[in-house]
Amino acid sequence: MITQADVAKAAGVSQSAVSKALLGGGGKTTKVSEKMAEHIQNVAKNLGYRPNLFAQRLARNTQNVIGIIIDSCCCGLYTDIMMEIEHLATQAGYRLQVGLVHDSLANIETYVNDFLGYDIQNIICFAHYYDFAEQVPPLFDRFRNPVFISKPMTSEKFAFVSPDYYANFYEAVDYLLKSGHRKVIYAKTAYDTYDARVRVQALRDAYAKYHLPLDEAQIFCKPLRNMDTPELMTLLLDDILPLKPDAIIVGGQTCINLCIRQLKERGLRVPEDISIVSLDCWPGHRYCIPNVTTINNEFMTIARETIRLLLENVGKRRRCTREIFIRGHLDQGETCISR
Amino acid sequence: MITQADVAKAAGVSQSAVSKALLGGGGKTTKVSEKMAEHIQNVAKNLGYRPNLFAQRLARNTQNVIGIIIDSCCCGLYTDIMMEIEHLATQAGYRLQVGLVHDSLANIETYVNDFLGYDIQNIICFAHYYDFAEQVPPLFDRFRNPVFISKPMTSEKFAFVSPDYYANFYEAVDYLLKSGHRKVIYAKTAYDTYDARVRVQALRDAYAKYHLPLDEAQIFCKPLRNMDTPELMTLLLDDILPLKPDAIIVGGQTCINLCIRQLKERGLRVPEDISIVSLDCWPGHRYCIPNVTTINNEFMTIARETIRLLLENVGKRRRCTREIFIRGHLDQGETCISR
DNA sequence: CTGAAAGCGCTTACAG
DNA sequence: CTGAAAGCGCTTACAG
Repeated sequence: MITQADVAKAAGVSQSAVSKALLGGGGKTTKVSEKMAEHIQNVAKNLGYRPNLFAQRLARNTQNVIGIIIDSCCCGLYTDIMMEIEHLATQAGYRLQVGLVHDSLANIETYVNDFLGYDIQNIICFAHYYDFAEQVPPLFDRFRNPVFISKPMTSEKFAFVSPDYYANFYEAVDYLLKSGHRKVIYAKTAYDTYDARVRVQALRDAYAKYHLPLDEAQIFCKPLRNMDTPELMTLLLDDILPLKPDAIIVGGQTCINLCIRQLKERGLRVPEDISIVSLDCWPGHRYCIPNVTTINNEFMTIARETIRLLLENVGKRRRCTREIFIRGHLDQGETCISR
Repeated sequence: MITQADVAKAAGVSQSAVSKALLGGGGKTTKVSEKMAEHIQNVAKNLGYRPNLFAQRLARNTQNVIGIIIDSCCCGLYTDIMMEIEHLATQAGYRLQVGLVHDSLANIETYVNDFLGYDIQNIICFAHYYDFAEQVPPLFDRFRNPVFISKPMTSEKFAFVSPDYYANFYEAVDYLLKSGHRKVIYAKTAYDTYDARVRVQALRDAYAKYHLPLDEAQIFCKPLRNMDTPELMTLLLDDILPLKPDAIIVGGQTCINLCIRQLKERGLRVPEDISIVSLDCWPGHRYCIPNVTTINNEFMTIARETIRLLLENVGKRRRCTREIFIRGHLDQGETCISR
């Protein structure tokens, strides 16, 4: 590895001159002459000099890195968010440092410690909906500028940008009830998360608005993480079909495909017999057959707001606790009809 | 930020004692006594000491980081690869540093420079199929241990783990011809990549094997990157339907959905009128209706082999140039029938 | 067993 | 304009 000292020797100048010529020199540092700078730059280029970033970071006290912790299994669903965050961060002159975790508190802690060790204070947490959800936010207490995507599961105040789960879900149920559905199933699983909780509330509120009775069994609630395997979907349908539902609100792409497929195997058609609404929209959901009525969370907006909030609070002493909910909307597709 | 010096002062010992007590001390370094170590660890814990990773990296000369450059828009398709790589790297005691890029050589170069600046020599490149594809591999010349996922577009020798595009595609065409198809369209776009090239060859070879004539028009080739928008799919179908194809081999999930949907709008049924084979399989493709006949690239195997190859070559002086092709297979689904 | 000291490769205030 | 030198927070060979 070529160092500034090597360049200095080759150019016949001091090491500090090399530093100034190549990498600026902040504060009250005096500049080197135009001529010298050029000479040094040439020598450096010929030798293939590149700064050692550790040394630089150690000597400087600035940082232009944003850390982000994301669950690796969500990259698919959140491609849009990741792309937009990457784009905006780069544009703002920041570098993204991505910690890919999966489903493990220890894993998250490892990256948190790394980030702290690198003195990265600006951090986005996008991996905190687990059965250990309450244990995640405290880890981020140690950062000066943490922003969560999705409301964190804690009473402590953190800055976050979150889909407005309540409003989005309410809109979906309202739409179903308005179009004549009476027995809407929300397949929530027993896995306790903030989003699931407020969705249940939204379901109750929407039913109350229409003065319709809500059978508690309509809130499907088994100790399962998700419905993305055939076995679990079978379990779900076994449980809820006896209730004669006319609509089901359930997970994302794979889950929806499974649901439609298994309903068909049981002789039920979508949407003729049962309407379906998806909780998350995915890239290209408009092109499925039938294309799916889905809750559009406005991920791009969430990405933009997250970066905006983060950048707004870089370097501030007091930690930001803004809570931003992004209102999404229902994308009406072919999986629902009026009853 | 609490430093070792702070801990040393509070514990009434030397700074080097702190270093040894907390972080090991390699080489010929003598250990501190059990008792002292415990004392120092307590003090450090109380003060909330955490090592500055820049200083550590600068002082040490080891590295336990694997860099990976990946296109952010592919995270969806490659979720499995990312998860598996993350898992295996962590398991091997390595940390992953992810450079998320999108579609820009400058972007890739930025991360390459960063990685070099951090003296990360073990690096996975998973973002090199662009119209500037030949400009990417030279950037990785500067690493001691680079591994590409998918064969890089260069005559220079690089280590890589790649789907066996030729064999996989040949199997698909062979399957179609064997089951009575005669007019198989390969929608390749004019965008020149290694995989597209060998697929064309596989198409020719398969047709030759069956002594069937291949119309050059069956190789659809327009200056488009992909077919993932309705407009481009329309363009594709306008072009190829006059040829009366009985099978189409085309992109991934969104593209397949679009294709089936637009064929339906034109009064053509899949698979009754036209069979479809997808070039990439995606999570949950088995559950679509119809579920799709797709080329399974064995991404998990690719991930495993990539990490294995990388770890095998950590620290070696001579750069590895192993070329590993992973044979996939055809996942037969409902989008194809015998003719 | 313990600690003083050199060194990693930079930045930058300061003296000439 | 130029460079000697202190300092960033660690590691580690070495002397006591």
